[in-house]
Amino acid sequence: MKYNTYHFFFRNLANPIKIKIISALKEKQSSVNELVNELKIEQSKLSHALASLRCCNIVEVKQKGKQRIYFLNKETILPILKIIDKHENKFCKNCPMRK
Amino acid sequence: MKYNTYHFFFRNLANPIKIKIISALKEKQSSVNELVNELKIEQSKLSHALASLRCCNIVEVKQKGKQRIYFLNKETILPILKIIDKHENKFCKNCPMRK
DNA sequence: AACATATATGAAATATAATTCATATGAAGT
DNA sequence: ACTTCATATGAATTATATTTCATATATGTT
Repeated sequence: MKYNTYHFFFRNLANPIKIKIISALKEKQSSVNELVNELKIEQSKLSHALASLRCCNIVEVKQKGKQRIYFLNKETILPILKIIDKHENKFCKNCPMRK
Repeated sequence: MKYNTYHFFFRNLANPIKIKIISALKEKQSSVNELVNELKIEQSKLSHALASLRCCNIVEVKQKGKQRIYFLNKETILPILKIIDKHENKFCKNCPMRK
C-alpha cells in the first residue's frame, strides 16, 4: 500500500481542527455535541475528524445513552506534543513563516 | 495566521518521501545527489522536500564545495519516531487500513 | 411503532499539497 | 568571463485531503 502508519498518524496532527479536538480532550472527555459547542465546529466536520483520530487510536469512544463520549489516548500524544513544543522553542523561534 | 508549528512540522512526517529522506539521513549525512541515487527520487522533488524539512529544522545543511550536505537534526525526530513505532505496535496491529 | 435527539456516513465541491518541468542560481575549474 | 556540475526555485499541473450538505443509523422515549 502507498501509505503507512506515519502518514495516517501525522496527518491528524498536521490538521488544526484535529489539534483543537486533541487539546479539548486533553482537558476532559466530551460528547460530540459538547465539542460542537466548545469548539464552534460543525457537527459533521467534527464527526469526520473524530473518525480519522479514532482510526489511529489517538482518541477512543464510549457510548453513554444516545451520546458518544470521546476521550484522548494520552499515552502517545502527550509526549509527542511536548517534544514538538520544545523543538519549536529551541529551533523555530525566529522562523519567518510563523505568525 | 491560519497554520502553526504543528501543521508545518507534522505535514513533513505525514509524507512518505520526507520520511524516506529522514530514514536515509538517520544512517548518514548525504548530498542531494547521493539521495537522488539512493532513494531514486528525482532531484527537484528532493529539493522541494528538503526545503520543507529544512524550514522546520528537521534537517540542516552545510556547503561542501559545490555540494550541499544534508544532515538530520536527530534530537527531535528520533524520539518521535520511536514513540510512533511503539504506538503502532500497541494500538494499530490489526487495523484493517494498513497493508 | 412512531418520534426525537445524537452522531455517522457518502459523495460532490472545494481547498491544499505534491509533482513536474523548465529555468535560475551558485560554486569551482579553466 | 565562460563552462560545468550541483542544487534550488517558480509556476502550472495533478493528486490528495477537507469541507459541505443531504441523508442514514442508532439510541432512547412516548
